Amino acid sequence: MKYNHAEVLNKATELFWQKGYQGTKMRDLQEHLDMRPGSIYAGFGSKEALFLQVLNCYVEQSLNKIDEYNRSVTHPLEALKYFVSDFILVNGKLENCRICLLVKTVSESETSQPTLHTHALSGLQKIQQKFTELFTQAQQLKLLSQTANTEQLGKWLQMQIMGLVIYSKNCAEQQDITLMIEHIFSTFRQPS
Amino acid sequence: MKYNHAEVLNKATELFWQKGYQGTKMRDLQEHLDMRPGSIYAGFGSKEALFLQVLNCYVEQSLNKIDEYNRSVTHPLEALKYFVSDFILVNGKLENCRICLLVKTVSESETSQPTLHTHALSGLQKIQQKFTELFTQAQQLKLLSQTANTEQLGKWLQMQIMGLVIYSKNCAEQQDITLMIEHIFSTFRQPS
DNA sequence: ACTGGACTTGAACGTTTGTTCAAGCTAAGT
DNA sequence: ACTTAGCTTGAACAAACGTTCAAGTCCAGT
Repeated sequence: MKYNHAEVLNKATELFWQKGYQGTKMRDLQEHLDMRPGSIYAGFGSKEALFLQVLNCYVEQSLNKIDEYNRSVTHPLEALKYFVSDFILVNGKLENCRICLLVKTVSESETSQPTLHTHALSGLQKIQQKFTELFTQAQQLKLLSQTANTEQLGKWLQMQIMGLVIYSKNCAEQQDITLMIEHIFSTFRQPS
Repeated sequence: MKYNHAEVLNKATELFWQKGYQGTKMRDLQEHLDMRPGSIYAGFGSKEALFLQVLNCYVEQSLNKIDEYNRSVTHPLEALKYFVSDFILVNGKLENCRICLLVKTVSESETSQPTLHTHALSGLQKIQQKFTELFTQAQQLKLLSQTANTEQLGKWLQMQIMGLVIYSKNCAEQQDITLMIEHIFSTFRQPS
């Protein structure tokens, strides 16, 4: 039976997300995907190629999620807040939070794996652009000062998420995180 | 000739900082430290034990650096700002910036290496406590509102640094980073 | 029923990995 | 000069790594 490409990619994402690129061994993947090495190599080419597909998929899903939030709530700032909250507090709980796959990859591949590094960075850029997009929408809806620099805000939010995601691993108190998210978005709402 | 323990530790720190724990191979260390495998194992026991010493050393040096800043400038908030600036913009430049070794380790060892993870987390805790300490000093010097929660501020600054450090790798513009640091510390100065 | 192409299998390959160890070196104590 | 303890050496080890491949299985097209 032919394997389900999308499903396999999602399972691979899980594993890479948990263990990182170097931490995920081919034999872990074989077990977790229930595929034999030959199948994996026939379908994806190499460990690196598989991981790049996983990264692309991850970015696309993140972008889609933001769009979905934007359609289902009343305004873009709220959409961003819900996205961040759900990103950090999976199902409202802190325990399951995993460091963002892109952040993890940027950190891990800094010097040793230029291809992965470049790919992860370009993924982060795309997400940042999406943030900027929503901030611009918010500005057009007069939810932000007309002089606010939406690109700067996109960068700022990106940076905040990176901080939150890492800090969540260092922090036992779920309330601290909730407070931080609240604080970050409270500064957006008051147009400066 | 007997090796210089401190010097070797600093060289090892450099390499782990660049490549991460898993990314640093014993043969890389042998070359970079100019030591043969037997010597390394006689002096440090194992790769993991060496890395733990590196982590401890890194934390201690960071704490000392904060204290030094605190002695050489006029007040604690300024000390923290200088510490953060120098931490991100090494010698005033963005290029040399490396992701904080503790952050990198927390990210990398999340699931696969519990010992490293625990150690890195406790290091981050110590640094956060130091932040809180300086904020409390600032409060006593009436630089902060008397109702401000200094522990919360310590956590907040820790989170901000984590964000900055990762974001720096995603960002070509040095000015963006300078602006972000300025913004972070401007919120401290106005006692709320 | 037959063929061709795509996917699967699992043993095996060559490398790289962290680590060990017998042997050699050096310097301080007697 | 001899001993001893600690450091150094570099070849070697076993395990784990990413990857390959000949052989087998499956199914759509003819």
